[in-house]
Amino acid sequence: MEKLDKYNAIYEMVKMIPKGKVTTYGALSECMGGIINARMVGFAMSQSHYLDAGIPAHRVVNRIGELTGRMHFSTPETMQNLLESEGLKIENNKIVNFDKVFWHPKEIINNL
DNA sequence: GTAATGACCTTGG
DNA sequence: ACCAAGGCCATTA
Repeated sequence: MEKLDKYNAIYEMVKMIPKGKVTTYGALSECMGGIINARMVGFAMSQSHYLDAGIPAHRVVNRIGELTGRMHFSTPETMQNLLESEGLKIENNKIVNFDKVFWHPKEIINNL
């Protein structure tokens, strides 16, 4: 499907996220050049686990660094557990030092 | 084809 | 800082 091509771009981008770093839906959306909006990024993530493409969706959070999509994982603890496993700190379902662990996908495009 | 929903973001009060 | 409303595009019923 051609439409999945956009999702594929998102998945590739998420896979490029370095370990211990996180990004936001809006950053990905903006990085796509507006071909897709942040809402669809989250939708794509929900389909990501269904596709089982090895996509670290736990590294994608909303603009405030809150784990909004943890309920979509196998268990609500999965997302936080994975993030903590990568050295990140979670508190009140939000990423601590979010501005420090924030990674902008544009770096990959600039490094292409 | 229309209406409703969604792992969101921005703006205004 | 928090709450409410509008906008964005795609998927689903």
